[in-house]
Amino acid sequence: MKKGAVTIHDIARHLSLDSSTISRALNDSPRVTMKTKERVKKAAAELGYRPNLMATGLRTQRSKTIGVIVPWISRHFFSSAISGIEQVAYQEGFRVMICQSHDDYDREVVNAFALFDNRVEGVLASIAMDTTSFDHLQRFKDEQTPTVFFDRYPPGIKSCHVVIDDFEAAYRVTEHLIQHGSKRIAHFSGPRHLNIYRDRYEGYKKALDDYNLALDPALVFDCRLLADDGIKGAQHLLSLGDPPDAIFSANDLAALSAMRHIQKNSPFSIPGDIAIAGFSNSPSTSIIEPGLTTVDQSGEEIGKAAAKQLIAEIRGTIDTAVQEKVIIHSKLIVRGSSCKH
Amino acid sequence: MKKGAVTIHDIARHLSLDSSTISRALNDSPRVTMKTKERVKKAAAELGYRPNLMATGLRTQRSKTIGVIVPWISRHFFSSAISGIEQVAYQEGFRVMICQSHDDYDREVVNAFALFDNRVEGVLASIAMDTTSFDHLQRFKDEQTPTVFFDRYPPGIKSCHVVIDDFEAAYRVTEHLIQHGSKRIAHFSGPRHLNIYRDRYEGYKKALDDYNLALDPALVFDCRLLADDGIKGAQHLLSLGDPPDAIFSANDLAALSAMRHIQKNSPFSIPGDIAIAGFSNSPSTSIIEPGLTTVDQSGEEIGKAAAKQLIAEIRGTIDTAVQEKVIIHSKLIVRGSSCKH
DNA sequence: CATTAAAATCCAATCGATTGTATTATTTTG
DNA sequence: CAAAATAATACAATCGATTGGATTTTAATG
Repeated sequence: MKKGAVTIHDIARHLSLDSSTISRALNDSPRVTMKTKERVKKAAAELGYRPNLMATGLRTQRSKTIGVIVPWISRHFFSSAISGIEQVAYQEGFRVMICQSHDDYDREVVNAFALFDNRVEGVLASIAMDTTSFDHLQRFKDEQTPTVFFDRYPPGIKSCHVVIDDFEAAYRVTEHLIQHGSKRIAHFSGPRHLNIYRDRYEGYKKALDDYNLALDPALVFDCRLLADDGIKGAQHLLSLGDPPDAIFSANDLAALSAMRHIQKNSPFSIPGDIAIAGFSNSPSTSIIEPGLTTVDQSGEEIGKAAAKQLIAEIRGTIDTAVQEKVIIHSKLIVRGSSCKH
Repeated sequence: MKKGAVTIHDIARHLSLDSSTISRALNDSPRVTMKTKERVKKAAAELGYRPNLMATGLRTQRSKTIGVIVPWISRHFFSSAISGIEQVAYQEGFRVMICQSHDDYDREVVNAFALFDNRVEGVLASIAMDTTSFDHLQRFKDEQTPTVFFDRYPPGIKSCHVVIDDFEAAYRVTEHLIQHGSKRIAHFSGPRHLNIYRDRYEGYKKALDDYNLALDPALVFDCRLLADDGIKGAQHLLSLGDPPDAIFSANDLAALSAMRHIQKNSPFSIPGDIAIAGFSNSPSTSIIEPGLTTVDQSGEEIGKAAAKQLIAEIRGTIDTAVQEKVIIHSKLIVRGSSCKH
């Protein structure tokens, strides 16, 4: 790149043609003869020409890039969403620029600026736990850069968002626990200004209500759902005079560490004394013993749907207002952690 | 981005100055008065100016971006390496463009082209299992774009590579298994044209040799070390008339699924009848029961070291030839899967 | 105050590709 | 074969920022 990357001018000189003809030939413009096109393409290949995307992007005002912001690329759900996004994007001729916020507001802001500075044509975002202000995303709206959210979206947003029905899924989980005999069901929740944690909480609450079980506030543990939080949550619950007979965690990570902690540091058995369920069906849930009951939300499907929607908006194929919410199917996965047999 | 992104010309017009002055002011050139700089910066902030990186990159011939190619962003080792890379890169004023090859050669080639087309200033790569030809990376050399490999590197490469001592680590794992009484130790290996799998295999072999144990070819299972391969490997070993009393898998993923399979579908106990060890210390290894003995290789440290090296090369601070190999410390983590107490 | 030095700012070319318009080459037609 | 029509290619401006050189403004000096 330093010295010599071949340009269309090099090809032009080489063939005694004008660079504009080279450009048109490479882009299959009808204004260039088939014969010339072939000569040009042959020369381009021989010289090892590769378009300079910065030049193209600058001139055309289209970067052919979509930006992605996720909390953690290492979380199975998000990395599979990214895979889905990549598949659709590459197929449609877009590149993908990935950023992770580490669930931190400031980093998310930095990410948003970086994407803007690169003039991405659209943004796919799943917002950070710490994000409660949305000015950094407003900029994209101002510049009419389409934005599609997936999984986690800002409250009161009118942009399209691709999600599963978290309320329904949480309801099913809780109902399942109840039907298997649990009466005091604890819940690990993330910050409820985020739709996913609010909806999962509400689904849990509704199920308890429908089955005439009281919601004991002492059994709702608010945290960031990290591995440590699962341990703290378990410790808290074990310290109660009247411990729960089930735990429904709003993510797998905290569920797993809680389960592990209970197995190691308490006389309670799982699922005998305490049943456990998580959320997301991350790979570890099927490796451990007993397997963790959870909700399968296909990151790949969600990513694909979000990317399709975004690209449609970029192309102007779709009126943003039409498709405001896309719901992807999710499924309760029952495993040993909540079920004796 | 579509219509209106503010440019330095807008600021210039707004302040009745020339765009060159704006540019110099924003870049803190000594050719502009402090007073003017302040006016310019204030106006830039008010108007919401953000530099167009395509324009800057085109003009300066420096994209301020480094490209990263990894097999899988979802693997804990790689996602933590990426975190390390990001930390160093952002600190040094570089952006990061991440690609995943899915361990597939063709995708790796596509990734390499995409990075080149974006004129990244340097490349950090950990090559795919399927990669045996390296022409796609040669291009970066030709254009004098620094390339640093981490974990997996091409054979006979003279570029810098950041690794752990896989031979040594594998030796320690095998030695540990031997010292705890194992005599027939199986090995799950990846393709040995890759340094990491070759070195781990050689370390395993050397340890057997040093302790006067014969290497039984039937106990070496060659595969891609995916979850399914762990199951297949376990099935294969269990079907032997004389099954092994230990398995050392060259990664955690296959070790975990093998362990799970043995626990569920065989009379053998772990570690009583069969001890198991993996490699990389991925999160699941400490969650399952028993914990999986493995080797901790700090992805973050490796990523940081690789990024530092790359940026030094980009800046020309370092002579490439000087630092050809950087070895990062790794550590044997002994857990229940290989150890009774 | 005129002259020179220094400071501040402006002009114009450039990076690589694209694209509307102008020009040249080729073919068609009367 | 000349004129008109059409095909093929060349010219030049442009995208937004940077940067060497020129110009203008201000300050310093005799």
